[in-house]
Amino acid sequence: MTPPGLQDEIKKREPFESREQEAILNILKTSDLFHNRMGRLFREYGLTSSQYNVLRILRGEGKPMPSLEIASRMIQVVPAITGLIDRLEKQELVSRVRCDKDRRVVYVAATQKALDILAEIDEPLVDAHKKLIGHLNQDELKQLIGLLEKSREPVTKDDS
Amino acid sequence: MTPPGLQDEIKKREPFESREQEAILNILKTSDLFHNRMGRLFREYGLTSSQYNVLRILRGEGKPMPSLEIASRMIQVVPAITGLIDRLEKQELVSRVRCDKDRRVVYVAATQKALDILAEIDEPLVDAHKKLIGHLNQDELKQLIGLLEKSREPVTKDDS
DNA sequence: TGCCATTACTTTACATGTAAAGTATATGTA
DNA sequence: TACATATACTTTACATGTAAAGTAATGGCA
Repeated sequence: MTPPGLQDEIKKREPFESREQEAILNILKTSDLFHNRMGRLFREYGLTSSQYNVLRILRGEGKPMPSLEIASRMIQVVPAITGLIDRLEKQELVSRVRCDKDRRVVYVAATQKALDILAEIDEPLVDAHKKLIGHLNQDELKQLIGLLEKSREPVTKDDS
Repeated sequence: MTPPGLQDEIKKREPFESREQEAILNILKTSDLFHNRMGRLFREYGLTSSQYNVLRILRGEGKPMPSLEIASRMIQVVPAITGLIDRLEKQELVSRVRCDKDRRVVYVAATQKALDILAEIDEPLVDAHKKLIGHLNQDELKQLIGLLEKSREPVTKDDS
């Protein structure tokens, strides 16, 4: 069933120049892998990862949010959020409303249709998470989480 | 100097639904952060992360490589490699040569100009790695690497 | 020899992500 | 009130990444 011995990992060869580099490349590689997997799941529901994230944030907030507030909760740069919301609006998953008091602000809200889709995804998503790293036990997960948080620590302090 | 209390992390709020989810989100978030930082460094040399990776792979190989071989060493899907190499070629960082024996194959090679840039980046890159996670000691790095490798394990076996 | 499947790329269409510049509003202050 | 700034977005230009379909060459086999 499986093709010959295609690419095992990503045919690595270069001996790492340092443990730091090895760790960083491992993070990037693992993230890419998981990102792809999750992306496939979202695609089954007609969403991309970013779109899903916007909707999840809106659901979590429970009420309309300004565009920039949404962008700040994602890792994204400002300009990207506009097109993202444009596409969500076209799919009728969010609606935009100008704020009366401050007309520069645009409030974005998830529609019922979006909430329905999110609800549908909830379970498969939890399953997907389990499938992806369910083979690590709770202690290992805790360790991993701790190490990653520590990794981000110095950067967390300044800005982005 | 630092703006008020802008966004600390990425204003998290939702309590994680499971440790698995927390771990995955941590991986994605950390990766994004590092990816951005490295991207800035590459940009100083006129390269994007992907472009740098292609060149690094070519340097590691030491000789011309078929496009698909390059793509397989990156996490990328096939179509993306074409445009990527197009842009590198336009910058005179790689050259393309059709294989005589199998005219479907296109060999890609790094130019001297590319090798010079890579050499210039080497040291700053090692510094950047150190700066990003140099605060983890060797044991922690080893643990982190081990956990990430274990995380990818089940997926590594089948295909992508 | 002739044809089909495979292989190695390309092309096309579209969703993102980054950077830089522009627009509409608000706000603080002289 | 008039003006310089700051805000909250948009727009524009590009580099990627994904999926799906198309093209050119090879190879295997009847």
